[in-house]
Amino acid sequence: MSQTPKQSAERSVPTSADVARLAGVSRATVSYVLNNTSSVRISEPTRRRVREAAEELGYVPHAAARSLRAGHTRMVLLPAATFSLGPLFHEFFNELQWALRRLDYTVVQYGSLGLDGDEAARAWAELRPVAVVSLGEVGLTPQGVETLKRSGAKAVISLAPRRVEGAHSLVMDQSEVGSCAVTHLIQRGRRDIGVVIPGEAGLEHFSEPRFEGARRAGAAGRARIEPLPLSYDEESASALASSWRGLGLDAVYAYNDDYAMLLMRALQEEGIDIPGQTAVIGADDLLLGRLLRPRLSTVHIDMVTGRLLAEIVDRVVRDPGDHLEIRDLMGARAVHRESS
Amino acid sequence: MSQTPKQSAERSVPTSADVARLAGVSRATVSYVLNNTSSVRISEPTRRRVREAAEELGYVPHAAARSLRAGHTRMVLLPAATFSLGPLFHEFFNELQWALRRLDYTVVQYGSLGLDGDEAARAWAELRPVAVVSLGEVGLTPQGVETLKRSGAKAVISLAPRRVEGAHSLVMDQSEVGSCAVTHLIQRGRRDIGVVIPGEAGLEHFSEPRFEGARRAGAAGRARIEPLPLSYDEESASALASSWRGLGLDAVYAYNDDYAMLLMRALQEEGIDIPGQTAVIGADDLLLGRLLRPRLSTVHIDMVTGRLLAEIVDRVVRDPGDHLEIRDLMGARAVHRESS
DNA sequence: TTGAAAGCGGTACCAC
DNA sequence: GTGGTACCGCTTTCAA
Repeated sequence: MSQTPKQSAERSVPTSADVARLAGVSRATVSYVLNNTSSVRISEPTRRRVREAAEELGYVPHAAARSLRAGHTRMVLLPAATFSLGPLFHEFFNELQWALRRLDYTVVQYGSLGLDGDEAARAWAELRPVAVVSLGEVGLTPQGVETLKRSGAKAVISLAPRRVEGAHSLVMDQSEVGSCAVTHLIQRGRRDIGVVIPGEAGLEHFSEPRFEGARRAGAAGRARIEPLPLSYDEESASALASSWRGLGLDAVYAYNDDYAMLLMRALQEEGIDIPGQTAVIGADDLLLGRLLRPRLSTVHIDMVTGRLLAEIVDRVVRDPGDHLEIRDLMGARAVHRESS
Repeated sequence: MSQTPKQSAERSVPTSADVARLAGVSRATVSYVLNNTSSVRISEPTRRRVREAAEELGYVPHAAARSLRAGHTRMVLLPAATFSLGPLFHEFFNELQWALRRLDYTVVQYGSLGLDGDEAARAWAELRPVAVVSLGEVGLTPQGVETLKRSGAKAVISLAPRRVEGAHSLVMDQSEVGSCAVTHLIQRGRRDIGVVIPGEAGLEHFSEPRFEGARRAGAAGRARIEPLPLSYDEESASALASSWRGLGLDAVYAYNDDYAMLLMRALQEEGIDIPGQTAVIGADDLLLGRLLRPRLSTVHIDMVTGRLLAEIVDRVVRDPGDHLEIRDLMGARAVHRESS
């Protein structure tokens, strides 16, 4: 106490040297014991002394020092979504994290809100992650990928709707969703189809490909496709609904179930019969869609399992030369209920 | 190419020494230039040469090396939710991250799925975060807090419903939500009140305090409170609904709007009049709750702004002695619509 | 079985 | 103005 006045207030962080001193051994021995290094034999009494000393001091190894020495990390960086992607992605994320941890990776989500693609890539690269798995919330550019790889990332994997030069692209083709929805509507005999474009920022990476797929299916089926901007609030929905009759549409694909439910209710308030006058279909197959009347038709999405993706990450990390290219990470199929 | 055979395959990560070599200066100079160190004057030509060299090599500083030298990081670690907390928390999270970045912190979410409180605290401590802000998804124990502080964390802030010894607890009192809901039902003349307990794992940290608040309000208002386990799927809801008449309840507080919508629909299918025979109230004021008929009554929650919390984090980091204790981070008020 | 020491990448003090 | 260099905490080779 008299030695270091500030000790109690801000006692310094214990290091392996402190553990060594307390146990009466060298730092090397501490390292061997705490890492269970198998290539070296340490006597049981020594091990016990070291462990007790570490315990007593509350020693926690310094990850930065360790990885600095090792020359690499086991960190997998996931750019964090800046918005809610819904329960589907959330479950996928959890699964991925869990599976990666089992493979002994440290999983970290890096919030990149307000950074553009290249700034973000630099920020991530400073942490020297061994892998980056992007769902496409922040635009990953070819330069960004180059930055990451140059900084030691073995795997840069993009699940974005669009391929990114240099990255291992596991194309999760969102356009399939829009295509499915519109094809379904056409099969139900509709020809004038509105497609909702969410007004919320950050959703473009999903909504654009979905719209593109819708347009493609519309062209193939000789249907008219009409883009319909819509914000996720009641005012926007009722504004759109009140102008509905003038649009001459007999069906609408509403981006996802949330938007579909919102719009369907607004159309009903306007006295428009669903599906008689207008068919409605959403996407993502939310439970709540089954609770409205009529029950909401939707596009069900089968996501790749997190476990599978974790294995892919691990494989690419171990052999970066392996230029695999996996498609069909996502299956999409229309589910007909009552609204279409 | 002939110099280093593996160059293209795995050229090594450029360091400040490489930049120095290319620019023909010392590592010290590189550091001064790239950090704009104001205490030292570097000539403009030198600065340019250094910057160009860094650019050419694609140099990105190594965060671990930097923080090792500095003795501290600017990392704020947020234990990542293992489940979806809904749009309310999501927005709060985004705001917090954005505000912390503006204060020059690096925000990182650490996925802790499958780790218990103390394991998780150790894992976090290895990264030497300067602050940890927990929403209570993973149990923060007093030992965990101690581990973090000993490892150099200046601020350990808990937004959990329960206070945690040693941490700066910013109590976000979820019990207020349950209490509001039940008080509202009692005011509407109900006396036999069911309270839904979600079956989903990971929600206990929220559902238990909400139930506790409900019980408290029930006792105060001389109402009977009946716990009702319910999983988030249609089977579970219709099973509960089919046994409803035997339960003798005239109202139900259904944890949140999602569960409320699910249960309300199941009750309607069973021919039970809402709110005539049974009043229903949810919580979180989701937009979708207004789309069902009758419109769902709910408890609206006013969250603390992320900006405010970021400022609190910053203050505690700068002055860890500041033992502030803020309450009322969350306001809750019942919103009467048609279902109650 | 254990210890001494080099070195990972960056920073900052001190000398020139 | 710029360079030399010690040091942050940890791992690992080599020697004892």
